[in-house]
Amino acid sequence: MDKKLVIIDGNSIINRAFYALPEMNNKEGLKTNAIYGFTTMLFKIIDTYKPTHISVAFDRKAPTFRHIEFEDYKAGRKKMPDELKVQFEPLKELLDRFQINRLELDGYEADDIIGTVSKLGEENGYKVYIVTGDKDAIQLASDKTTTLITKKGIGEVEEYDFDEVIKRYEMTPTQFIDLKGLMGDKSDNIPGIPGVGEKTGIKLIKEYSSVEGIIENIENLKGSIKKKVEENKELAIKSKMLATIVRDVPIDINLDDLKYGDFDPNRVVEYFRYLGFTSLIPRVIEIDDKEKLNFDNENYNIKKLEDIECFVKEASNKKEVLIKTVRKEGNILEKNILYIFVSTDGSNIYYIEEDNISDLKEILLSKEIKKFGYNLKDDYIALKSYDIKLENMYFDIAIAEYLIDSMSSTSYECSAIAMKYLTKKVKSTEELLGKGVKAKKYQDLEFEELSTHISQILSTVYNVNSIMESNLKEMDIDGLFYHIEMPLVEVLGDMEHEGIKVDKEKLNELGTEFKEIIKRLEKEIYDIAGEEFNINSPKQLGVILFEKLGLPVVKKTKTGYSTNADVLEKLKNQSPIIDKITEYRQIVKLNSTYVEGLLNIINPISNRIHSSFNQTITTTGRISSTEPNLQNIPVKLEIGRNIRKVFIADENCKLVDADYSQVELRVLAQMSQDENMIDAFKHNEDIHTKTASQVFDVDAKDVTSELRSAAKAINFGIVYGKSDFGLADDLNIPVKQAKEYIEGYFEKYDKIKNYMDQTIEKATEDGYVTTIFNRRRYIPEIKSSNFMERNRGKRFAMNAPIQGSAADIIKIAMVNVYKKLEEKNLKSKLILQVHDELIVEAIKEELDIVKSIVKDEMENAVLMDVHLDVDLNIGDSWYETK
DNA sequence: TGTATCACG
DNA sequence: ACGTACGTGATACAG
Repeated sequence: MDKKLVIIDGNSIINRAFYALPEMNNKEGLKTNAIYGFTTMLFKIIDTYKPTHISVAFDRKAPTFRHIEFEDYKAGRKKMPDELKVQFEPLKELLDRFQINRLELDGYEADDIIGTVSKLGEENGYKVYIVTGDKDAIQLASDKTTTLITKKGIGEVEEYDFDEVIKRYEMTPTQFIDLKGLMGDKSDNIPGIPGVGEKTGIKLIKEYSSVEGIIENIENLKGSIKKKVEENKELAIKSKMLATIVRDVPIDINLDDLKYGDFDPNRVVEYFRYLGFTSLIPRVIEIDDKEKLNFDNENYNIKKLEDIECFVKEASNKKEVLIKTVRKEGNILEKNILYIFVSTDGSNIYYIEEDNISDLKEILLSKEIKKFGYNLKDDYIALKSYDIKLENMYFDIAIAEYLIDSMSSTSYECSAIAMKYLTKKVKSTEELLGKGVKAKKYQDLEFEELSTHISQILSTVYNVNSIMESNLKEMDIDGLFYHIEMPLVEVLGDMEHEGIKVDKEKLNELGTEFKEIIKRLEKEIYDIAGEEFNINSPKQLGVILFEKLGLPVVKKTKTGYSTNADVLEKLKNQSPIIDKITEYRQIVKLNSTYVEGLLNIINPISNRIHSSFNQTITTTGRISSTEPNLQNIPVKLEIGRNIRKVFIADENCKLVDADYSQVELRVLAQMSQDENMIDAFKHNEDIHTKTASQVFDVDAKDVTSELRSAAKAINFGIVYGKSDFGLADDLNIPVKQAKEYIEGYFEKYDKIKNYMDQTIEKATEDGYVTTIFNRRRYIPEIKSSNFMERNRGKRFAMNAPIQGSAADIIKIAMVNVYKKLEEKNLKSKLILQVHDELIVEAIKEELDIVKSIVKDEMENAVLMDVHLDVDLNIGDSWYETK
């Protein structure tokens, strides 16, 4: 086999990669973008050139002979950013794990090592490739050596061998050195001959072939060029010397040591995991043994479930079953299951078709048999349409992964889980079904493909759950998982299935009303503007406001003028158009998002709205709601609040709305153990008034509403880690004064200050913060060398435990309310959660007991020094429950 | 598809 | 000196 040697300029490529790629972090906050870029580049080179030998050369910190010869060499270079500096050692570690040779030598640059190794390679019959971002290396090109220069970041390379250099530059590779001797190099601070640039340089070299040749023929030169050369010939010779890559560095190299390919992929994969490069894992396995990646079809077999009795017996004995339902696209209330796949061992996979679902009832309904799965809430809801309640949902790998590694914002797709834990390739939903408008549906797939995919999911569930369980225990979040998150699956499933009743006519009426207002405002705005335009387009609106009407530009966005509510607020006295636009925006929002949006999504079967509640989205532990989002229904402004009139209780029912009072501040008081704040809550004082009286040093009875709302802003600001600047902006006061307020606050609530400091310290040390139930949020930003990033990290650190603990608490309350309602055989249902608020649709006869259950379970969800306080409101519509 | 905007806790 | 409050989701526009 032909011997091929690739020599990489480590410094050059890592630099290119660093500037070409956006920021990346691993879980611990280590910057990884340059390492990632380098690695992908390395793979690309390996794929394209198939080298038998590889070496990576690095610069050393020590000054080189060039610095000694010429003190200004590379002077004025920008210092390497810390974000890049920290990536060198991990990269070297990675190369070592690849068993890729590394070379570096005091007193020489990577270039010189490359020159030396390439020469050695040529002499020993290798085809040599040099990989760098530095065009200087073109001087090393020859018929045996190809120089690959990165272009367009690091995505592509340009190939230069001897012929190519001649063709493109009409000079030999070595003449490149002479050219640089003449024209110098700004980036290395090589002077060259002042006044000689590329054009003159090339002309001279074409004629006299080298710097020395030019100097010898100095008499034949003319005019200013002659003068320049005469005056600077030493400089030219010195510059040429600086530009010449040394090819006989005193380094002991045995080319056999550069052999590539003999490495342990497991060690590389392990390090990829540490770096967070899960997507690169298949590349390594591919090099080693591609087969390993695929689920071996012989490892499982798929059969139609015939001997039900036998399977039921086995599941009952094991008390465990893996389950995954596959359903058609369609109304969530309809029966639309295509198949249910089940297994007890992860390898014998059985499926059952819709008609025979009831055969599985004994297993599904069993509270003894633990259900293991992936996105179990989907299975639960699918089965609900058949009036089958999936009992004992015990382990959902998506939820487990959400708790274990909430960093991987890349959702908790089974494909990612399989790759991370098992190094197995499972198709992602996108790979299976495609994306966009052309996406297939489950019912479109061949059974073969579908069943293979589902089997792989079940196999993954089977093989990862024990690893995950030990991770959960290690992190001390097994309690959170088994007692809060898993029981919540059923609660959310029920909420989704129940939905909330909507008064469609009322919604239409509101729509008509809004549309009339919009029409009127539109006309008035056009009148003032003097022309018609699209008010909804920030771009067009910007032109009208700031160019046509000449209003002052307050703020700019990436793309143009900012026209957001803050900006309009500042402009409102300057033109009557502003208030109209503000109002127009409001009504348009109400109409399109809430009226039209909700109308589109009312379920025709139930005439109710069935929002999805997602348990694995937020970084803090909150639940999120989609299609529609019922957690942002207007309430603050009266006009928007009207939307709540359409959310109504079913006949014979009332809505019971229970919300925690100041739950986040209570959590803060609890976590910080600040006596002052705990005391305020213990005595049921108005916390904002108390804060006002303390910070502004007035008697509680003298706290004006202005002072109270200032204190309220401070209280909330503290929870988010707000700065004096932000507070000043909010309260319209000087920054200095805001600063005094915050300082005053921390003086009065000194334990809170303590707590914040400690939390930040812990986050910096551990890389994460935790809630009272040990829910973890990783904060890589806190180690950033970028001031702004780091400060953001600090704010996350301060906020996440508070928001997250509040989320933990209401989740517990939900589970307990649900259990109580079930226990007492009540028909009233929990139907909504809005972060600190629960809504139960209560049967009128059950109203009193429901009220007491909700209040009780919410207030006693967690025992704290600071008691939790719940406000209850009853109404026929959500609007009335205020 | 990304950006701007705005609704909620 | 930096730039400035946490967490979400839906809609409309524009390239």
